[in-house]
Amino acid sequence: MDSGRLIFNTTGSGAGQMLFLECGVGGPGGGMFHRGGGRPVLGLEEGRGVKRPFFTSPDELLEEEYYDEQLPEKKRRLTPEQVHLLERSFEEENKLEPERKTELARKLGLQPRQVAVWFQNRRARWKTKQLERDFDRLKASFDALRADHDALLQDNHRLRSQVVSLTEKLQEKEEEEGGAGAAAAEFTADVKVSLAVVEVEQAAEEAAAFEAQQVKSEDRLSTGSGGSAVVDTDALLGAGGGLAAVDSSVESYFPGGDDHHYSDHCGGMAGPVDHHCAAEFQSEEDDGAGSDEGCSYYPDETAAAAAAFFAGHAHHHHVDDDEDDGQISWWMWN
DNA sequence: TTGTGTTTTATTGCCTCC
DNA sequence: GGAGGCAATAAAACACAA
Repeated sequence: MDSGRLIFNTTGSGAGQMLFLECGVGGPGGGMFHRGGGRPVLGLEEGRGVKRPFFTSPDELLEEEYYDEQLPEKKRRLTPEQVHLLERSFEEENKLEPERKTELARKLGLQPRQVAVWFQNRRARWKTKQLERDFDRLKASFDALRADHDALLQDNHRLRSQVVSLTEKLQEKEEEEGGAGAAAAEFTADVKVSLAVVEVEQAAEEAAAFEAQQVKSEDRLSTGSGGSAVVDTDALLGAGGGLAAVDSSVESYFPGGDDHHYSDHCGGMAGPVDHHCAAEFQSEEDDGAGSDEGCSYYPDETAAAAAAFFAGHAHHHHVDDDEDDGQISWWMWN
């Protein structure tokens, strides 16, 4: 796949398309041949390889007339019919075996290479869309969690105020009634002890949960295939207890992961075909309905950041008992 | 018409797998 | 080592506002 690669001219929709050979040297900005007159011959205006028919003999290449007749062909878009068939094929299976590629190319009047390129680009678009959807879902989950967290803090604050107020009233009453307040004093002490016990238990419980969560995250981060960071979304979304809003039936794609691995759920880039992803799969152009909905993909860094964030947030939430700042690292989302 | 942003097609280089 | 995949990128094609 180096220089001397093929370029396919899709002119002439369907049969009779010309096959071009690129003679560019190296990559973008690579060598450029010029013929008299300063017109780029082997190399487009900006140094890219010029395209000429693939089945051109070396002699032909040396004929100057040839270049006068064979101006570089422009890149052509596929026809709607071709795209439609490719989309349907992608929907069935987003990987392309050689036989299928050849068959598709034959049906569409394209070169196999074009079909392969189309699938490659289509997979890239699919992945981008998935990332966007995953981000939206996680953000929604986070918003719900934060709202829940804020509500709990308020509740906590209100209840504490109530306890303080009632305790004070009891003490006042105790003072008014003198010695008769022994029982009340005992009750007050009980209330305080109970409160303390509840707080300690709660703190211990949450610390344990956080620790477990942390260990899980670290495991994932360190053992993911190829160093991939994988977020255990179940754990992430479940540990906080506030993410019930998340539809657990919606899968996410985290490369290198186990449960949510793209390969598992989407056929190892086999895509939306054999899971419920397929149900919602359409072309991305009609995005409203969510073409590639269902499976998700996160790059390692994102997963790691998300894991760290959620773990940090959970920790913050559970361990810091104050009604604190409530200032979560929002930059994470922006 | 033109400038600008977006989408699509294609290339390159690197990586992994067999 | 070859085949195929992916990320990054270039550039043509297209859409659209001014």
